[in-house]
Amino acid sequence: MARPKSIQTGTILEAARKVFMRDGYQACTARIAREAGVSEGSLFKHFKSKANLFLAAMEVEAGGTAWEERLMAGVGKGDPRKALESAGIHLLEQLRLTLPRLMMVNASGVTIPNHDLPGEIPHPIQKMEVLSRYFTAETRAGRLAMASPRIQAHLFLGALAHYAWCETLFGYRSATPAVYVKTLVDTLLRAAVTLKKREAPK
Amino acid sequence: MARPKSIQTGTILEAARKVFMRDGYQACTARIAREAGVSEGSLFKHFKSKANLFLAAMEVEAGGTAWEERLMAGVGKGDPRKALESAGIHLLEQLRLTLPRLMMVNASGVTIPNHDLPGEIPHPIQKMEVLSRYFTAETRAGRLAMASPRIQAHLFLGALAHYAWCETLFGYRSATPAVYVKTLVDTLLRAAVTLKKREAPK
Amino acid sequence: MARPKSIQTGTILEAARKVFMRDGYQACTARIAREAGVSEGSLFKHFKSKANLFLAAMEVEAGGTAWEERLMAGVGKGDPRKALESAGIHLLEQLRLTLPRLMMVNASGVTIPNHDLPGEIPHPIQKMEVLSRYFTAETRAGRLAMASPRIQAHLFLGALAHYAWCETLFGYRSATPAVYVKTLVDTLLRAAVTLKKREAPK
Amino acid sequence: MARPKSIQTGTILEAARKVFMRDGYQACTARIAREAGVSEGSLFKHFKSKANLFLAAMEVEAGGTAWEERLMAGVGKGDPRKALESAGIHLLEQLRLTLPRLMMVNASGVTIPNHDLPGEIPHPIQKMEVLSRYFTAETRAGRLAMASPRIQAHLFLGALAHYAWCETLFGYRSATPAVYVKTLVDTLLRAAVTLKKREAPK
DNA sequence: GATGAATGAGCCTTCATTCAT
DNA sequence: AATGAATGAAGGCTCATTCAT
Repeated sequence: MARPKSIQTGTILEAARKVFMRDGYQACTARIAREAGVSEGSLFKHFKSKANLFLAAMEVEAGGTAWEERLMAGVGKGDPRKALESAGIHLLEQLRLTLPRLMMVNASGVTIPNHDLPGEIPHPIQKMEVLSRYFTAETRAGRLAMASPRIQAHLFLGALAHYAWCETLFGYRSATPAVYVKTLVDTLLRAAVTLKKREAPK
Repeated sequence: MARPKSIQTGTILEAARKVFMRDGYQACTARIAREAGVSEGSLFKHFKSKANLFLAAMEVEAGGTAWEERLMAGVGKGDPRKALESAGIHLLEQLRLTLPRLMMVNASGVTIPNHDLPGEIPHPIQKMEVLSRYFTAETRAGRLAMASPRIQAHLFLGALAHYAWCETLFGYRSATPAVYVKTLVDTLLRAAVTLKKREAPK
Repeated sequence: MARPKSIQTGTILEAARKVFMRDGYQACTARIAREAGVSEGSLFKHFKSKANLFLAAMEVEAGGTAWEERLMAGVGKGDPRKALESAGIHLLEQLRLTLPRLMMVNASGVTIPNHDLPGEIPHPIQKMEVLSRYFTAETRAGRLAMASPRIQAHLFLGALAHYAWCETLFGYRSATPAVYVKTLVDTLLRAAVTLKKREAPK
Repeated sequence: MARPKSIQTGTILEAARKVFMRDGYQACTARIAREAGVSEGSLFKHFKSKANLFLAAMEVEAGGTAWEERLMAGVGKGDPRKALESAGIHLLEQLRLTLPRLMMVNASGVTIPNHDLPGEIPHPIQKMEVLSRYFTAETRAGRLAMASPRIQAHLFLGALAHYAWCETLFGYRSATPAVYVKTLVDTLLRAAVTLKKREAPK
């Protein structure tokens, strides 16, 4: 039996993340190795190439689909406002992690190997789909009135994403996350409810 | 009396933009020079360094403030829906140019020399301010009812930005720009109007 | 545990010396690397920059101070002629190494980092001081008669330095080193002795 | 008739000298042009190449042969001490100009085109020859007693050269030029005279 | 003749990657 | 498995030189 691995992949990834986030993709591997407390050789034993390491470091685990299930489970019952707010908070949290990395990858010029993500739909869009399904379902259930759920979903996620974006890029916040999400949900629902109210009398 | 200038700075910037957007900041200057049909030496005669060229290429002229004036001029008169849609279309157009470049700069690891942008407020946030002022003004004029105009502005711009973002990153569009903006404005106004209607009876 | 060092710093320095002496400071590092049988990258691993390498290559170890001690030890005893000839031969040998390098450094335009030689007195002048002290001591001992030992020291070293200089620059020798030194010492001593003889009768 | 030359070659040479002396051969032509108040193009109209300009700038006009003639004219008559001191002062003056430039050229790695100086004997050596002839002549005339005039000449010039050298390189002076030369001549003559005196009694 | 814009070869230096322990 | 010495390809940048007025 050879000697056991004494280097944690996680340690490397953490260091890589930190350095890449600070210096961009042109951060040099030597610095990452130093920051991780590991020899440069080991870096390349654990990850075939710098690009690989970069992608691995920028990868963000899906974060579970619990929120999706919770959201969809609430269709037809409970308070949509609460359901949406809960989902919004969760999404915002996740976007704060996801977006900067996505941005890094996109700006790095590194071409993502297709065989790793075979035709996979990018996360942000997947999320939009989920929201869209929710809106559609509630509309069908007669609890919301939305003319174009898909666009509304885009809009919803967009507002969240932009919040995260402004925060990481400029350190700007128009409100706390909670308030922001609340206002967002409120706006959407008001618009949806109105539609319903108006249509109802007819 | 000397040889006349035969290289347009614009030509270089265009090429640089193209290459940087494709390959990231690590695009090599040789390629940019070739793409611009210019010698590498000339690149550095026109821009002191690669970083300088990069920033110049990513810089996006404000694009005029006509839309701001038009928007604010409409306060109290005319149809807010039309005013917002017009502004929205314009902003979306601009964001499609601005955002990717902003992202590039941020992810490049190039530190922006402070003396160039002395405490300047980043464009996207400036725009949010304008929108916020508009919402506030219309609310004061009694034509809209918004509890927190600043957040609504954030939300409005966020939806637009995310549209541009999804388009450039994933080639995804939930709708045409016109329809998207229309829906966005509609949502906002419905929510705002509702508020007004409800309060009115009281 | 890691790959053992296989490059001797001395090997690089030797090659650098050879090339720099032939081509001047503008010798290219690639050639030095080739001449040393080493990759260009290794050059810069061992010496931070070309200037560093250059200075290190031109640096000439003091060569010991044995001659100084021997010279000063002979004050008052033994034959001054022999002592001076021995010192002269030694100095000439050393100057042949030192002067060309000193010249190179001075003409290279490379600014020597101060922290390396903090106010250090340049070698040739140090040597002049030693000689000066010797002449003074022997004069005090009544074995030589020199009106201005310091100038005589300058003169002595000057004659040696110029011999080395003419040899390296023009390949010119008015005599073999031994004969040259002998004549030089003879000239100095004759002048010194004369003085004594003349004064003695008084 | 074309327009008359309005650029003085002398102006360029002066500037070149200044810059080359400060920065070594790697001084860039642009700076020389600027310092000379001339366009870079003009530099190359006046001198085929940088190396040419460099050599021209480092070239030092012979400075006349008046001193030689004066020296040789004094053979057999007048005070040798005065003649040698006068020649020494003159030579020292000239060496102060010559040596640094010679050093520059030698360290530059620029190979002097042979067809420009076809087999020409370098100045310092020419001078040694003149001195050597003088010493020989005076010895023949019975006014000096030198066993090896050529070596003594080397020694004489060497002492002068080293003075100039120490001055330019280290800013070191053991005495004023006048005193230094005086001491040098004194030393040589004492040695020579002694010889004569001693031999005479025999 | 004088200018300075344009050029492109070449150089120093970095850095991802490999290799010998 | 881990190390860090060694590598060499590549890139940013300079600068001598040419060219079009």
